[in-house]
Amino acid sequence: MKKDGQNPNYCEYLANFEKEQNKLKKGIKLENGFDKNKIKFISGIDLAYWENNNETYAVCCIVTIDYESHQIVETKYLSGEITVPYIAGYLSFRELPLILETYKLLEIEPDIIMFDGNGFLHYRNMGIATHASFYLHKPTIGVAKSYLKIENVEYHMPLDEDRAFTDIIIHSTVYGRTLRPHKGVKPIFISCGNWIDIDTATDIVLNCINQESRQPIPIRLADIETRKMREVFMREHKSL
DNA sequence: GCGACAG
DNA sequence: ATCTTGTCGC
Repeated sequence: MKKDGQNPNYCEYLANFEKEQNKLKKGIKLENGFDKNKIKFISGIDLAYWENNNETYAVCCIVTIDYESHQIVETKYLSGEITVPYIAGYLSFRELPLILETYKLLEIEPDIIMFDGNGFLHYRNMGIATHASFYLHKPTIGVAKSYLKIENVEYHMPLDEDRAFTDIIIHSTVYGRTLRPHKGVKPIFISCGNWIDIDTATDIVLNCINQESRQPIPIRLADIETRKMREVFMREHKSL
């Protein structure tokens, strides 16, 4: 597949995904589909990319931690070629194929999954966290490091204090929430993936925040692991 | 044509 | 996402 997005098959591909998104959108439930007091394990997912012979590769890492102790209980990874380019609004089409394959490797079943990207806070309310939930059958939360502007609506900056937040309301609907993990750091952008409400999603993100990083621990650990594995794979590609 | 743009 | 050095601060 060409990377310039001019391939007609590629356009058809995106058109089909739009239909799929619209179908799936009907299944989104912004209410809890689980007992939030019985969360035992939570997983974070992230990818790292590199180029080789003019082709794009990535490694996906899924790190699962104990919800209370924050100790890592499992780490899995898988690498593969990435053929879909990044287009704002279509992140899941680029990353989901590898994520779903990596998820099959898990031996410990998480109770909830966090994604590096949005869920309901999306042009079609179907960001990667929501989209993935329909394949993983687990409650999901989207946590982005920057804002994806919807319908030209800006967000309200939270106060510069620990745990300050503001709701992101678009057309009278709560699309998501800004959250400043600590005073002096930029806010992160939380949104429901599926089968969870925004207050619970915020609680869970806050439970996973420590002084080390702006991102929740599961995503932070997956990010670290993914960069580590990329080094390994790049070395292998070179020696072959 | 120009700006915006999760990762 | 990725390319990249030093540097200011807790």
